[in-house]
Amino acid sequence: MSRRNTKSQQEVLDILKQSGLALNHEMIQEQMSLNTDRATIYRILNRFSQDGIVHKVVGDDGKQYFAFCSNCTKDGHQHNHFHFRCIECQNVICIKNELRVQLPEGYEPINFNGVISGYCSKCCKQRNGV
Amino acid sequence: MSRRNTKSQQEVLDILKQSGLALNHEMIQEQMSLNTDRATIYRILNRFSQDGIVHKVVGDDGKQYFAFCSNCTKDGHQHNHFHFRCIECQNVICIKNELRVQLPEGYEPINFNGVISGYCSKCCKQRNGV
DNA sequence: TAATTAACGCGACTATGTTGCAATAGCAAA
DNA sequence: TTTGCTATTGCAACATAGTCGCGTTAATTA
Repeated sequence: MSRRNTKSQQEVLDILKQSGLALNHEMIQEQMSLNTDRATIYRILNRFSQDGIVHKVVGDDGKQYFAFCSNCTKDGHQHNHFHFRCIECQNVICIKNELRVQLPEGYEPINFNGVISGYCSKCCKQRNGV
Repeated sequence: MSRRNTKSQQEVLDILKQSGLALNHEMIQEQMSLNTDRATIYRILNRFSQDGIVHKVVGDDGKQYFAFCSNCTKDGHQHNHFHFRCIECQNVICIKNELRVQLPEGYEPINFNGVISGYCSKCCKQRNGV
């Protein structure tokens, strides 16, 4: 089952790369010039996620966000970092610091999902009337 | 708008306290002896969450989990800890270690949501055929 | 150029969570 | 105890996210 290169796939990847943010399906669809179906976008994103091309993060709003893996090599994927979700502008950014959480004896971690939500600096300032 | 004490509310709280886990709506409803409506359970849980009686955590499965605040005082709520979700037995436990994540300058955090999923020690053993 | 099949579009479906509204039932005051 | 106020509930409808089956399209390779 080898992968094929399609226009929709290319555009989704371009959008993710260029934004530098973690985007959800809706944000991506808004930025698409192609009229790609919702289901297809989900399939593309999940494929990317499986292939280790993007991170998948579930926000505290329950939505799935996808971000291009900029710091990952093909050997090691570093997903143990937090994301910050601004509840005003909706941007989800990556907080680079890798961190390790001590699990109880015998627990086997598979997926790390850390999200902090609040106001990003830009929206903080705007709220304070600057 | 003062709160009233109802049987459904009592039972939900009892279930949360007694289980010691973070439970989602479905898990709670299964354990209820009363025939309480789904919407009501959600309303109860959100009320508890607003009142600081329970933590609300969104899992990497996108579902809302609620856990009784055992370590919180009325002054300080400590929600900056991870939860572990076992993808086998579905249990969500609280990992006590409080931790602090360094945010970029000017960012204002409001909600912390950290979930690690994988296999808990019990399910690890079972999978290894012990 | 033709064959193979990955990827797509469409529609239907599931599940989670929320909301409006009329009915019910805590709680406090009489 | 009774009465009145209104928080809470049940029901139904709704919104949204995400998935899946299936027939069609188009990327790749021979």
